[in-house]
Amino acid sequence: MTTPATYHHGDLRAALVRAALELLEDDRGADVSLRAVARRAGVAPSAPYRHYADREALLSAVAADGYLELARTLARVNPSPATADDLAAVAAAYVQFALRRPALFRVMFGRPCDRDRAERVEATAAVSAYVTTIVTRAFPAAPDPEALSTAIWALVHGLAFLHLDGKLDASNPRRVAARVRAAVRAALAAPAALTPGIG
Amino acid sequence: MTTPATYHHGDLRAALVRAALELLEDDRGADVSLRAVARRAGVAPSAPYRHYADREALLSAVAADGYLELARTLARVNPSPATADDLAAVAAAYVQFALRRPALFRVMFGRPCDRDRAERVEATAAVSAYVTTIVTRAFPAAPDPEALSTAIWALVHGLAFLHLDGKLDASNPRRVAARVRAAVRAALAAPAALTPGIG
DNA sequence: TGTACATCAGTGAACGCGCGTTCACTGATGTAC
DNA sequence: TGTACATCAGTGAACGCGCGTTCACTGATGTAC
Repeated sequence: MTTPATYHHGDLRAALVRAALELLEDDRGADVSLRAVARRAGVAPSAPYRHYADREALLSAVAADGYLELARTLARVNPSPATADDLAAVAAAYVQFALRRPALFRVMFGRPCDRDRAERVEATAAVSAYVTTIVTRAFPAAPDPEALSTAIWALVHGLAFLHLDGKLDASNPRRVAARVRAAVRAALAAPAALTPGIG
Repeated sequence: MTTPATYHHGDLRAALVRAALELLEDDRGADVSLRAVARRAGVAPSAPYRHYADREALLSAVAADGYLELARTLARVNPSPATADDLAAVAAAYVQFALRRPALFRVMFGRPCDRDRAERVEATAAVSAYVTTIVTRAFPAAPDPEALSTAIWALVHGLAFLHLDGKLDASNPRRVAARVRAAVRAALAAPAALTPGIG
Protein backbone atom coordinates (compact mmCIF):
# COMPACT_ATOMS: atom_id res chain seq x y z
CA MET A 1 0.00 0.00 0.00
CA THR A 2 2.79 2.42 0.86
CA THR A 3 4.84 3.82 -1.97
CA PRO A 4 8.06 1.87 -2.40
CA ALA A 5 11.10 3.36 -0.76
CA THR A 6 12.92 3.87 -4.04
CA TYR A 7 11.72 5.36 -7.26
CA HIS A 8 13.79 7.33 -9.70
CA HIS A 9 16.06 8.90 -7.22
CA GLY A 10 15.40 6.81 -4.23
CA ASP A 11 13.44 8.74 -1.70
CA LEU A 12 14.05 12.28 -2.82
CA ARG A 13 11.54 13.67 -0.35
CA ALA A 14 13.62 12.46 2.58
CA ALA A 15 16.91 13.00 0.78
CA LEU A 16 16.11 16.70 0.44
CA VAL A 17 15.53 17.06 4.15
CA ARG A 18 18.75 15.22 4.79
CA ALA A 19 20.62 17.46 2.36
CA ALA A 20 19.19 20.54 4.00
CA LEU A 21 20.26 19.30 7.42
CA GLU A 22 23.76 18.71 6.11
CA LEU A 23 23.93 22.20 4.67
CA LEU A 24 22.69 23.62 7.95
CA GLU A 25 25.44 21.73 9.70
CA ASP A 26 28.14 23.04 7.37
CA ASP A 27 27.24 26.64 6.63
CA ARG A 28 27.06 27.86 10.17
CA GLY A 29 25.37 31.08 9.36
CA ALA A 30 24.02 31.35 5.86
CA ASP A 31 20.48 30.34 5.23
CA VAL A 32 19.76 27.42 2.97
CA SER A 33 18.33 28.08 -0.44
CA LEU A 34 16.17 25.59 -2.30
CA ARG A 35 18.74 25.55 -5.07
CA ALA A 36 21.55 24.76 -2.68
CA VAL A 37 19.58 21.88 -1.22
CA ALA A 38 18.82 20.52 -4.68
CA ARG A 39 22.47 20.87 -5.64
CA ARG A 40 23.51 18.99 -2.53
CA ALA A 41 21.02 16.23 -3.27
CA GLY A 42 22.41 16.01 -6.81
CA VAL A 43 19.18 16.98 -8.45
CA ALA A 44 17.84 19.72 -10.72
CA PRO A 45 16.75 22.98 -9.06
CA SER A 46 13.16 22.26 -9.98
CA ALA A 47 13.04 18.71 -8.66
CA PRO A 48 12.11 19.62 -5.09
CA TYR A 49 8.82 21.02 -6.35
CA ARG A 50 7.65 17.45 -6.93
CA HIS A 51 7.68 16.99 -3.16
CA TYR A 52 7.34 20.40 -1.57
CA ALA A 53 5.10 23.26 -2.54
CA ASP A 54 7.84 25.80 -2.01
CA ARG A 55 10.92 26.65 0.00
CA GLU A 56 8.94 27.26 3.15
CA ALA A 57 7.37 23.81 2.99
CA LEU A 58 10.77 22.18 2.81
CA LEU A 59 12.06 24.25 5.70
CA SER A 60 9.02 23.29 7.74
CA ALA A 61 9.84 19.64 7.18
CA VAL A 62 13.42 20.31 8.23
CA ALA A 63 12.26 22.10 11.36
CA ALA A 64 9.92 19.25 12.25
CA ASP A 65 12.85 16.88 11.94
CA GLY A 66 14.86 19.17 14.18
CA TYR A 67 12.19 19.15 16.88
CA LEU A 68 12.24 15.37 16.94
CA GLU A 69 15.99 15.32 17.24
CA LEU A 70 15.95 17.90 20.01
CA ALA A 71 13.37 15.86 21.91
CA ARG A 72 15.46 12.73 21.50
CA THR A 73 18.57 14.54 22.70
CA LEU A 74 16.90 15.85 25.81
CA ALA A 75 15.30 12.51 26.62
CA ARG A 76 18.70 10.88 26.32
CA VAL A 77 20.08 13.20 29.00
CA ASN A 78 17.25 12.46 31.37
CA PRO A 79 13.96 10.92 30.25
CA SER A 80 12.11 12.08 33.35
CA PRO A 81 13.88 14.85 35.25
CA ALA A 82 12.53 15.13 38.72
CA THR A 83 14.70 17.61 40.57
CA ALA A 84 15.97 21.08 39.91
CA ASP A 85 19.40 19.65 39.21
CA ASP A 86 17.92 17.25 36.68
CA LEU A 87 16.24 20.22 35.08
CA ALA A 88 19.51 22.11 34.98
CA ALA A 89 21.14 19.20 33.15
CA VAL A 90 18.37 19.10 30.56
CA ALA A 91 18.67 22.86 30.18
CA ALA A 92 22.38 22.52 29.49
CA ALA A 93 21.61 19.92 26.82
CA TYR A 94 19.09 22.26 25.18
CA VAL A 95 21.65 25.04 24.95
CA GLN A 96 24.31 22.63 23.79
CA PHE A 97 22.01 21.46 21.01
CA ALA A 98 21.53 25.05 19.91
CA LEU A 99 25.26 25.69 19.86
CA ARG A 100 26.12 22.44 18.14
CA ARG A 101 23.56 23.01 15.39
CA PRO A 102 23.03 26.75 15.28
CA ALA A 103 21.65 26.97 11.78
CA LEU A 104 19.17 24.18 12.37
CA PHE A 105 18.16 25.76 15.66
CA ARG A 106 17.49 29.02 13.87
CA VAL A 107 15.34 27.30 11.28
CA MET A 108 13.39 25.69 14.12
CA PHE A 109 12.99 28.72 16.33
CA GLY A 110 14.38 31.81 14.71
CA ARG A 111 11.42 32.80 12.58
CA PRO A 112 7.70 33.22 12.94
CA CYS A 113 5.88 29.92 13.00
CA ASP A 114 3.81 29.46 9.90
CA ARG A 115 0.47 28.64 11.47
CA ASP A 116 -0.66 26.94 8.26
CA ARG A 117 1.89 24.14 8.43
CA ALA A 118 0.34 21.56 10.74
CA GLU A 119 3.64 19.73 11.05
CA ARG A 120 5.33 22.68 12.67
CA VAL A 121 2.48 23.80 14.83
CA GLU A 122 2.18 20.32 16.27
CA ALA A 123 5.89 20.09 16.85
CA THR A 124 5.91 23.37 18.72
CA ALA A 125 2.99 22.25 20.83
CA ALA A 126 4.85 19.04 21.58
CA VAL A 127 7.90 20.93 22.82
CA SER A 128 5.70 23.09 24.99
CA ALA A 129 3.87 20.07 26.41
CA TYR A 130 7.15 18.33 27.10
CA VAL A 131 8.44 21.28 29.08
CA THR A 132 5.21 21.50 31.05
CA THR A 133 5.39 17.80 31.87
CA ILE A 134 8.89 17.82 33.24
CA VAL A 135 8.46 21.11 35.08
CA THR A 136 5.30 19.86 36.73
CA ARG A 137 7.09 16.72 37.79
CA ALA A 138 10.00 18.68 39.23
CA PHE A 139 7.78 21.25 40.97
CA PRO A 140 4.55 19.45 41.81
CA ALA A 141 3.49 22.08 44.30
CA ALA A 142 4.12 25.15 42.19
CA PRO A 143 1.30 27.65 42.66
CA ASP A 144 1.21 28.49 38.94
CA PRO A 145 2.62 25.54 36.98
CA GLU A 146 1.90 27.07 33.61
CA ALA A 147 3.74 30.27 34.45
CA LEU A 148 6.64 28.32 35.86
CA SER A 149 6.83 26.13 32.74
CA THR A 150 6.82 29.20 30.53
CA ALA A 151 9.47 30.79 32.69
CA ILE A 152 11.79 27.82 32.54
CA TRP A 153 11.39 27.31 28.82
CA ALA A 154 11.99 31.01 28.24
CA LEU A 155 15.01 31.00 30.52
CA VAL A 156 16.63 28.11 28.70
CA HIS A 157 15.60 29.38 25.30
CA GLY A 158 16.96 32.81 26.12
CA LEU A 159 20.27 31.32 27.24
CA ALA A 160 20.47 29.44 23.96
CA PHE A 161 19.94 32.54 21.87
CA LEU A 162 22.13 34.84 23.93
CA HIS A 163 24.99 32.41 23.39
CA LEU A 164 24.10 31.85 19.77
CA ASP A 165 24.03 35.56 19.03
CA GLY A 166 27.27 36.30 20.80
CA LYS A 167 25.74 38.20 23.70
CA LEU A 168 27.16 35.63 26.06
CA ASP A 169 30.54 34.07 25.38
CA ALA A 170 30.05 30.63 23.87
CA SER A 171 33.64 29.79 23.06
CA ASN A 172 34.07 27.30 25.89
CA PRO A 173 31.38 24.59 25.99
CA ARG A 174 32.12 23.59 29.57
CA ARG A 175 31.84 27.15 30.78
CA VAL A 176 28.59 27.48 28.85
CA ALA A 177 27.19 24.37 30.53
CA ALA A 178 28.27 25.66 33.91
CA ARG A 179 26.72 29.03 33.26
CA VAL A 180 23.44 27.44 32.20
CA ARG A 181 23.27 25.25 35.26
CA ALA A 182 24.13 28.16 37.52
CA ALA A 183 21.51 30.35 35.91
CA VAL A 184 18.79 27.74 36.23
CA ARG A 185 19.64 27.11 39.85
CA ALA A 186 19.87 30.83 40.59
CA ALA A 187 16.44 31.46 39.13
CA LEU A 188 14.79 28.54 40.86
CA ALA A 189 16.45 29.29 44.16
CA ALA A 190 15.98 33.04 44.03
CA PRO A 191 16.05 34.44 47.55
CA ALA A 192 12.50 35.59 47.32
CA ALA A 193 12.21 35.96 51.04
CA LEU A 194 15.10 38.40 51.16
CA THR A 195 13.38 41.19 49.29
CA PRO A 196 10.39 43.31 49.96
CA GLY A 197 7.85 43.24 47.16
CA ILE A 198 7.25 39.51 47.21
CA GLY A 199 4.65 38.39 49.64
CA MET B 1 35.65 72.39 14.47
CA THR B 2 32.81 69.89 14.01
CA THR B 3 31.57 69.27 10.49
CA PRO B 4 28.50 71.34 9.79
CA ALA B 5 25.20 69.53 10.20
CA THR B 6 24.28 69.99 6.56
CA TYR B 7 26.32 69.37 3.48
CA HIS B 8 25.02 68.18 0.19
CA HIS B 9 22.26 66.08 1.55
CA GLY B 10 22.09 67.27 5.05
CA ASP B 11 23.38 64.66 7.40
CA LEU B 12 23.19 61.58 5.24
CA ARG B 13 25.00 59.49 7.80
CA ALA B 14 22.23 59.94 10.32
CA ALA B 15 19.53 60.03 7.67
CA LEU B 16 20.50 56.53 6.57
CA VAL B 17 20.12 55.17 10.07
CA ARG B 18 16.78 56.88 10.32
CA ALA B 19 15.68 55.45 6.97
CA ALA B 20 16.75 51.97 8.05
CA LEU B 21 14.80 52.30 11.27
CA GLU B 22 11.73 53.36 9.32
CA LEU B 23 12.06 50.37 7.01
CA LEU B 24 12.46 48.08 9.99
CA GLU B 25 9.28 49.55 11.40
CA ASP B 26 7.34 48.98 8.20
CA ASP B 27 8.54 45.69 6.77
CA ARG B 28 7.82 43.56 9.77
CA GLY B 29 9.77 40.57 8.58
CA ALA B 30 11.99 41.25 5.60
CA ASP B 31 15.53 42.27 6.22
CA VAL B 32 16.68 45.66 5.08
CA SER B 33 18.98 45.91 2.10
CA LEU B 34 21.44 48.71 1.61
CA ARG B 35 19.67 49.58 -1.62
CA ALA B 36 16.31 49.82 0.10
CA VAL B 37 17.76 52.11 2.72
CA ALA B 38 19.32 54.33 0.07
CA ARG B 39 16.05 54.39 -1.84
CA ARG B 40 14.19 55.40 1.29
CA ALA B 41 16.70 58.16 1.98
CA GLY B 42 16.25 59.37 -1.60
CA VAL B 43 19.81 58.78 -2.58
CA ALA B 44 21.78 56.68 -5.08
CA PRO B 45 22.54 53.05 -4.13
CA SER B 46 26.20 53.87 -3.87
CA ALA B 47 25.85 56.93 -1.67
CA PRO B 48 25.88 55.06 1.66
CA TYR B 49 29.43 53.95 0.95
CA ARG B 50 30.59 57.49 1.65
CA HIS B 51 29.59 56.92 5.27
CA TYR B 52 29.62 53.20 5.94
CA ALA B 53 32.15 50.62 4.83
CA ASP B 54 29.45 48.13 3.96
CA ARG B 55 25.99 46.90 4.81
CA GLU B 56 27.09 45.38 8.09
CA ALA B 57 28.54 48.69 9.26
CA LEU B 58 25.24 50.44 8.65
CA LEU B 59 23.31 47.71 10.47
CA SER B 60 25.69 47.98 13.39
CA ALA B 61 24.92 51.67 13.63
CA VAL B 62 21.23 50.86 13.50
CA ALA B 63 21.59 48.25 16.23
CA ALA B 64 23.51 50.67 18.43
CA ASP B 65 20.69 53.15 18.03
CA GLY B 66 18.26 50.41 18.98
CA TYR B 67 20.14 49.59 22.17
CA LEU B 68 19.94 53.21 23.22
CA GLU B 69 16.25 53.32 22.54
CA LEU B 70 15.65 50.10 24.45
CA ALA B 71 17.60 51.43 27.41
CA ARG B 72 15.57 54.65 27.34
CA THR B 73 12.33 52.68 27.16
CA LEU B 74 13.19 50.53 30.14
CA ALA B 75 14.41 53.47 32.19
CA ARG B 76 11.15 55.25 31.49
CA VAL B 77 9.21 52.36 33.01
CA ASN B 78 11.31 52.32 36.13
CA PRO B 79 14.71 53.98 36.37
CA SER B 80 15.73 51.97 39.40
CA PRO B 81 13.64 48.85 39.97
CA ALA B 82 14.08 47.60 43.48
CA THR B 83 11.59 44.80 43.94
CA ALA B 84 10.64 41.68 42.05
CA ASP B 85 7.46 43.38 40.93
CA ASP B 86 9.46 46.33 39.61
CA LEU B 87 11.61 43.84 37.74
CA ALA B 88 8.53 42.16 36.30
CA ALA B 89 7.32 45.50 34.98
CA VAL B 90 10.66 46.21 33.32
CA ALA B 91 10.61 42.70 31.86
CA ALA B 92 7.18 43.34 30.37
CA ALA B 93 8.52 46.52 28.78
CA TYR B 94 11.45 44.63 27.26
CA VAL B 95 9.13 42.09 25.66
CA GLN B 96 6.78 44.83 24.54
CA PHE B 97 9.68 46.62 22.88
CA ALA B 98 10.54 43.43 21.00
CA LEU B 99 6.96 42.98 19.83
CA ARG B 100 6.48 46.60 18.90
CA ARG B 101 9.67 46.70 16.84
CA PRO B 102 10.34 43.10 15.88
CA ALA B 103 12.58 43.79 12.91
CA LEU B 104 14.73 46.22 14.84
CA PHE B 105 14.92 43.80 17.74
CA ARG B 106 16.14 41.11 15.38
CA VAL B 107 18.82 43.38 13.99
CA MET B 108 19.91 44.09 17.53
CA PHE B 109 19.82 40.56 18.89
CA GLY B 110 19.03 38.06 16.19
CA ARG B 111 22.44 37.60 14.70
CA PRO B 112 25.96 36.96 15.87
CA CYS B 113 27.60 40.06 17.27
CA ASP B 114 30.38 41.24 15.07
CA ARG B 115 33.17 41.48 17.60
CA ASP B 116 35.03 43.92 15.37
CA ARG B 117 32.45 46.67 15.63
CA ALA B 118 33.26 48.46 18.86
CA GLU B 119 29.95 50.28 18.77
CA ARG B 120 27.98 47.06 19.08
CA VAL B 121 30.22 45.31 21.53
CA GLU B 122 30.02 48.26 23.86
CA ALA B 123 26.27 48.48 23.50
CA THR B 124 25.89 44.81 24.36
CA ALA B 125 28.12 45.21 27.38
CA ALA B 126 26.01 48.17 28.45
CA VAL B 127 22.82 46.13 28.30
CA SER B 128 24.46 43.38 30.30
CA ALA B 129 25.75 45.84 32.91
CA TYR B 130 22.36 47.48 33.16
CA VAL B 131 20.70 44.13 33.90
CA THR B 132 23.32 43.27 36.49
CA THR B 133 22.80 46.60 38.20
CA ILE B 134 19.08 46.35 38.57
CA VAL B 135 19.14 42.68 39.52
CA THR B 136 21.73 43.32 42.17
CA ARG B 137 19.61 46.11 43.57
CA ALA B 138 16.51 43.94 43.63
CA PHE B 139 18.30 40.93 45.12
CA PRO B 140 21.13 42.33 47.22
CA ALA B 141 21.58 39.08 49.08
CA ALA B 142 21.65 36.73 46.11
CA PRO B 143 24.34 34.11 46.61
CA ASP B 144 25.40 34.29 42.96
CA PRO B 145 24.43 37.70 41.59
CA GLU B 146 26.05 37.12 38.22
CA ALA B 147 24.19 33.88 37.66
CA LEU B 148 20.95 35.48 38.75
CA SER B 149 21.49 38.41 36.40
CA THR B 150 22.18 36.07 33.53
CA ALA B 151 19.11 34.05 34.42
CA ILE B 152 16.82 37.03 34.49
CA TRP B 153 18.13 38.51 31.27
CA ALA B 154 17.82 35.12 29.59
CA LEU B 155 14.32 34.64 30.94
CA VAL B 156 13.13 37.95 29.60
CA HIS B 157 15.04 37.60 26.37
CA GLY B 158 13.62 34.12 25.87
CA LEU B 159 10.11 35.37 26.44
CA ALA B 160 10.68 38.08 23.86
CA PHE B 161 11.85 35.65 21.20
CA LEU B 162 9.28 32.96 21.95
CA HIS B 163 6.58 35.54 21.37
CA LEU B 164 8.34 37.03 18.39
CA ASP B 165 8.73 33.65 16.72
CA GLY B 166 5.17 32.57 17.34
CA LYS B 167 5.99 29.92 19.91
CA LEU B 168 3.91 31.81 22.43
CA ASP B 169 0.77 33.62 21.35
CA ALA B 170 1.51 37.31 21.00
CA SER B 171 -1.79 38.47 19.56
CA ASN B 172 -3.01 40.12 22.76
CA PRO B 173 -0.54 42.61 24.26
CA ARG B 174 -2.22 42.63 27.66
CA ARG B 175 -2.12 38.88 27.89
CA VAL B 176 1.52 38.96 26.85
CA ALA B 177 2.33 41.44 29.60
CA ALA B 178 0.46 39.34 32.13
CA ARG B 179 2.26 36.20 31.00
CA VAL B 180 5.64 37.90 31.29
CA ARG B 181 4.93 39.20 34.76
CA ALA B 182 3.62 35.81 35.88
CA ALA B 183 6.66 34.03 34.45
CA VAL B 184 9.11 36.36 36.15
CA ARG B 185 7.31 36.02 39.46
CA ALA B 186 7.05 32.25 39.10
CA ALA B 187 10.75 31.90 38.45
CA LEU B 188 11.80 34.20 41.27
CA ALA B 189 9.36 32.66 43.71
CA ALA B 190 9.94 29.06 42.71
CA PRO B 191 9.02 26.79 45.58
CA ALA B 192 12.54 25.57 45.98
CA ALA B 193 11.91 24.20 49.40
CA LEU B 194 9.16 21.94 48.13
CA THR B 195 11.38 19.70 46.06
CA PRO B 196 14.18 17.38 46.87
CA GLY B 197 17.35 18.16 44.96
CA ILE B 198 17.78 21.69 46.14
CA GLY B 199 19.67 22.06 49.34
C1' DT C 1 34.97 91.38 -2.14
C1' DG C 2 35.95 88.36 -6.10
C1' DT C 3 38.06 84.71 -8.42
C1' DA C 4 40.53 80.22 -9.04
C1' DC C 5 40.94 76.12 -7.10
C1' DA C 6 40.59 71.83 -4.20
C1' DT C 7 37.66 68.89 -1.86
C1' DC C 8 34.57 65.35 -1.54
C1' DA C 9 29.39 64.02 -1.11
C1' DG C 10 26.42 62.09 -4.04
C1' DT C 11 25.40 60.16 -9.16
C1' DG C 12 24.24 56.62 -12.30
C1' DA C 13 25.62 52.92 -14.94
C1' DA C 14 27.50 48.63 -14.66
C1' DC C 15 29.52 44.11 -12.74
C1' DG C 16 28.37 39.40 -11.52
C1' DC C 17 25.66 36.93 -8.40
C1' DG C 18 22.25 33.48 -6.69
C1' DC C 19 17.77 33.30 -5.85
C1' DG C 20 12.56 31.13 -6.25
C1' DT C 21 9.72 29.53 -9.44
C1' DT C 22 7.59 28.03 -14.23
C1' DC C 23 7.42 25.22 -18.07
C1' DA C 24 7.54 22.00 -21.72
C1' DC C 25 10.10 17.96 -21.87
C1' DT C 26 11.97 13.03 -21.28
C1' DG C 27 12.55 8.73 -19.90
C1' DA C 28 12.34 5.24 -16.22
C1' DT C 29 8.93 2.75 -13.75
C1' DG C 30 4.72 0.28 -12.95
C1' DT C 31 0.32 -1.68 -14.91
C1' DA C 32 -3.32 -3.73 -17.91
C1' DC C 33 -4.22 -6.98 -21.04
C1' DT D 1 5.38 -14.09 -20.33
C1' DG D 2 5.37 -10.10 -23.51
C1' DT D 3 3.87 -5.85 -25.26
C1' DA D 4 1.48 -1.23 -25.34
C1' DC D 5 0.46 2.23 -22.61
C1' DA D 6 -0.07 5.58 -18.68
C1' DT D 7 2.07 7.69 -15.01
C1' DC D 8 4.87 10.89 -12.96
C1' DA D 9 9.72 11.86 -10.88
C1' DG D 10 13.29 14.38 -12.37
C1' DT D 11 15.51 17.60 -16.34
C1' DG D 12 17.29 21.81 -18.04
C1' DA D 13 16.51 26.12 -19.84
C1' DA D 14 14.46 30.25 -18.94
C1' DC D 15 11.86 34.15 -16.48
C1' DG D 16 12.49 38.35 -13.77
C1' DC D 17 14.23 39.80 -9.51
C1' DG D 18 16.95 42.50 -6.13
C1' DC D 19 21.08 42.31 -4.16
C1' DG D 20 26.13 44.31 -2.62
C1' DT D 21 29.64 46.60 -4.46
C1' DT D 22 32.85 49.25 -7.98
C1' DC D 23 33.90 52.99 -10.72
C1' DA D 24 34.61 57.08 -13.30
C1' DC D 25 32.04 61.11 -13.01
C1' DT D 26 29.89 65.75 -11.64
C1' DG D 27 28.83 69.52 -9.37
C1' DA D 28 27.95 71.88 -4.96
C1' DT D 29 30.54 73.52 -1.15
C1' DG D 30 34.30 75.58 1.31
C1' DT D 31 38.96 77.88 1.04
C1' DA D 32 43.17 80.54 -0.29
C1' DC D 33 44.72 84.46 -2.08
